[in-house]
Amino acid sequence: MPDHNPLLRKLAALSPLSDEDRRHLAQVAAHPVAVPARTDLIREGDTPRGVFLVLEGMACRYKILPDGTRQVLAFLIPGDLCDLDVRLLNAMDHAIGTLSPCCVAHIPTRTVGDLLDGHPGIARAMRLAALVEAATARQWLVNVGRRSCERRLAHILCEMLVRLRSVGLASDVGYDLLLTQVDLADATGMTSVHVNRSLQSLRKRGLIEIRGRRVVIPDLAALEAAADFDSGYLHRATPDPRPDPGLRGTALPDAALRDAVPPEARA
Amino acid sequence: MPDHNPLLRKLAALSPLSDEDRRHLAQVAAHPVAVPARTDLIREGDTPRGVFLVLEGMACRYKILPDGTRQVLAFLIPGDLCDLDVRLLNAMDHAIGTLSPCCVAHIPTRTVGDLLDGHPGIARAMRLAALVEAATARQWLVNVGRRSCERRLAHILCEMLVRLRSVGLASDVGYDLLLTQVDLADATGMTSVHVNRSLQSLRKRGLIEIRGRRVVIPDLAALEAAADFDSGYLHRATPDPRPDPGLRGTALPDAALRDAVPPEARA
DNA sequence: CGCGGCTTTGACCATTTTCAATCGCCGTGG
DNA sequence: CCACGGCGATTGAAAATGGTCAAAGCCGCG
Repeated sequence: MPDHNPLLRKLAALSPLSDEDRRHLAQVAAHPVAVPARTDLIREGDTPRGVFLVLEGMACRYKILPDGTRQVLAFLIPGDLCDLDVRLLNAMDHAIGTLSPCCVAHIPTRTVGDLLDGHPGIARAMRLAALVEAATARQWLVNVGRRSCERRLAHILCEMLVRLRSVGLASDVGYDLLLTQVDLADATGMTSVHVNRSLQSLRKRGLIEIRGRRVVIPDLAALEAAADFDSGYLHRATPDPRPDPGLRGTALPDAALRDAVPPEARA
Repeated sequence: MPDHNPLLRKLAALSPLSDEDRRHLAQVAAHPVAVPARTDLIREGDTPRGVFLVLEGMACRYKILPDGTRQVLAFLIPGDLCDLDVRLLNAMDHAIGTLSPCCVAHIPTRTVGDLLDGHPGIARAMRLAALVEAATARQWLVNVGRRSCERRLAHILCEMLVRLRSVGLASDVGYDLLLTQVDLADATGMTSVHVNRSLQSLRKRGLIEIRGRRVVIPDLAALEAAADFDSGYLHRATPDPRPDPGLRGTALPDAALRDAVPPEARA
């Protein structure tokens, strides 16, 4: 019987958790709240009073620009927790809102602190999760900055498969994507019109199938290749040897670190 | 006499530091190394043996794609320190390399741990710096995803002014930008050709002046407006009231957090 | 003086966006 | 049970933005 707490599942996949850790984490999700779609959990400029844990549905981090356009910064799926370091900041620089109807638990700042300070195992797992989120953000920047539109979508679809699978919400070949094409557009820096056309193209190439909100990936290897996707950054147990990236620039020889050259030595 | 240690300057601007904190931080930068331009400090896949502190020059985080294109993920300027949580990860998901000749200090993992665990003041300042870096990464994603090319460049130029100013490397109106147009292109998801043309356009609009590598900003307010730039995310002491962003979605009423609705209540 | 790296320019081309309509599905109210 | 309304998906045509390719131009440095 699979674990019903997605946070537990996710963290346990990143770092071992003791039974006591698990008990504490389970308590954290004890008071879930149902939230309708398209609802802000916290807005830009707000002072966070804790963090949110998504238990069901999909949410996102986003920013709205002065001209009304939106950029989605990250998708939050069940098990995702946001902003461990709330204690340090007093104003959100972006908003967090639901995209589908969600089930969410609110964790007060105090509790976050207790978890982080009093439970090294949990703290480690949560810090790792935060690092993975940062790595994902970097992938998104590469996605939007340097990949073709089709690749961007393919990449996101691959990413969602891995992430949803690790909380038991995807089979080996597909999952329910609770997003609109507008949401995908705002995440990939595209237009919803073009998302539509690119998705169709991926379909024609036989890389994906879409029935309603169900995404089916008949040949994962093919989609990953088309997406230039390497799951390594998600740090899930997926043994994929990564290829050598063509490098730019010269390497700094190790020995150089030993030679202390005074700053004035600069030309 | 201004502080010559850019790390100290930067951290002190984020959070108060005791004299002892300052002494410790000064020691950290005690063994600088000169590194030529276009040299990798650490590559994707490498296991970090510590962190690097930039003392002079400009470096960047970047990724190379299979087709050879590069995406710059962040610029590192004097005072910037990378990857506090090295202890947790054993492989870099991106590379760090110099863009100009640099002066760099290497800080072993152990020392980072000591700083973080034994000096709460320093730890707090460094964690804040990391949060600012994350916020900057979000801005970059918005930049590349949703802003026109001219805006993107203007935004980066504004950002560099604020950042360089806070380590004493920029006057009120300008600074030396030790980057090529190719570097700017790789940071903004553009072509170097188009960077050139957009820069010219900004020049024609009177928003910037460029003489060699010197960037002059005659009317900061005008450039900020053109860039849709709000320095708030950098958390520097710059009292700019930020405008209300046009919001999307409904707010979650505070009371909702109190009502514990069981997850099954979902429609 | 010549080379190499970076910037600048021009012409042409491709990809995406924009704008506008249409279609389909689904839940609501009559 | 069916019309209505709304959101989201789809389509087409025209326009715009940004990319590609290739050739100079500039400038500092050895």
